[in-house]
Amino acid sequence: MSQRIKIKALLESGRTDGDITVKGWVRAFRQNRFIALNDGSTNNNLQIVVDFENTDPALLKRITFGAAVSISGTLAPSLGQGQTVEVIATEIEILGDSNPEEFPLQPKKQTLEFLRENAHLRFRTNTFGAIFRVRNTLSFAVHQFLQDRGFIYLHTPVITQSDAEGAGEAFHVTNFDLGNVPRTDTGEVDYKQDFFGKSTNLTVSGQLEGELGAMALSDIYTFGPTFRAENSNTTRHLAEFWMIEPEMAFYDLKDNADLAEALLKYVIKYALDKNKEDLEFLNQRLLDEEKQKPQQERSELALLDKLQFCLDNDFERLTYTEAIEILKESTPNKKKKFQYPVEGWGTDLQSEHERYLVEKHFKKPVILTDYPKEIKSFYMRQNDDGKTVAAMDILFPGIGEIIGGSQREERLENLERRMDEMGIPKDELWWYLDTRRFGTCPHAGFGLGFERLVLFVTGMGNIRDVIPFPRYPKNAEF
RNA sequence: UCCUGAGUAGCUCAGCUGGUUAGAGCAUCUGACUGUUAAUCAGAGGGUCGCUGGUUCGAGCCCAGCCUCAGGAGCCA
Repeated sequence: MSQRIKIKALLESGRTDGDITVKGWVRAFRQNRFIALNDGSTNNNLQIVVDFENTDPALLKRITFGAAVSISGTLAPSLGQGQTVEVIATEIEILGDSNPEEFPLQPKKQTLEFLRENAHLRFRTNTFGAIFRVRNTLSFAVHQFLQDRGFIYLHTPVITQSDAEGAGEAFHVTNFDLGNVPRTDTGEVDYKQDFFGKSTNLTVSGQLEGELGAMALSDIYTFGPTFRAENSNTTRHLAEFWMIEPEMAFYDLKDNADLAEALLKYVIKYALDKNKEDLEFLNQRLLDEEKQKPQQERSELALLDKLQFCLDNDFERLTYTEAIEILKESTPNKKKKFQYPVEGWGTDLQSEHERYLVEKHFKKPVILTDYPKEIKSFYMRQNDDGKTVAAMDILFPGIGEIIGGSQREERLENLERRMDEMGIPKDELWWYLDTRRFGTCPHAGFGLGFERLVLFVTGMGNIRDVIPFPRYPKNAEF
């Protein structure tokens, strides 16, 4: 029996003859003669030519859209126009039937909403095949980039005790029988009787634990699932998402921004090289979609151009204060076009403001730094001006915030004062404070939302379409 | 959670001011054809009009509540 070869490898080999075996799923069966076979290794289908006049009609009937088949035959230059090679089948085996009356997918364009409801099967479409191959590449490239620079991949816990980080609502983790939760004399939930003996939740960030690692290993990163119980119903939020959180000892804010920009450029370049065909497919998909839209709503750059532009240009770096000045003087602000007018220093930027800066004013990724301390977390390093902290957000066109990070406050007194001011329980975070007591040093880090990165690189519009099985309010199917 | 819009055949949608038997394209099935690549031609089957209640002689259409989805906002990655 000849070894099965994957379609991508076969097509890239340039072979035009020889006996081969391929296995995959039927994407189309035309004229009882031509099978378009796909095995997920590439969006390119392999054409199988069936000698239907000498094939059992009962077998032909079972070659249906979605069926899994094994084909042995002879490779030959194609007589048709759409492909260079085809396989003249000598042996066809149905590995798994697919009843076309019941198979939910159809050999035609289907809406993303419909495919989302059939997420268990959507991998079998060109769009999702491309998306998840690109996602895989990006994931690998993140590791490659950081590993090349001596970063240690540190696995921080998924179950954590504290929700003191203020990164959003957490999901509770409990072993209680929810119909009969033990209570104390005063009527409160008695967590002493729970599995961990205290209240626990799913992690909202691995940063604090990551800092512990960095204070010994120098450069670490986490790359794992993160959970937020926010009731967010948007195209850029998930209840379960993957986050990359590097944490570096002896880095200041500029080092931090440099690393983040280099990382983003590296992984985008990596995907452009490795998944050229998939990105070309997604590029075309987007162009076709935009044809439906009126001229003003179309994007100025096609997907591939946008990605290349990202690589070719430095990200624009400016402070929050400078951004506020630009926004105050901006045309939409003067013409009162903003829903939230930019009035003064101190308030957080709204989506519309970020979008103006990124998409209209600079027309490229923007790194905003040095935000007012009031709108940022307790652990960010306080600047000498007494008003701002060494925070950094990276804003991407169409995505908004893709990275949030900061130089961390390494000075114990400053950190404790800030925690008191913000009502963060110091006793719960004793272990975090210990790093500032014993050999503290300047350090920095950031969080990169992996799905937002995939969203940007694939040009998709909804974050629920770039993670295999999205979790969001009212949905945990599959 | 808030705002806006939507939910009708397997899918994408049409359905007028409330009126008789709810339509189209695609998909599916049957037959024909056979170098196709969104195959083509002919025919057929296919509906709890999101759910619950109400108004009415009569509701896919009007009203109320609920559910779900999409887009936007907030929270953020």
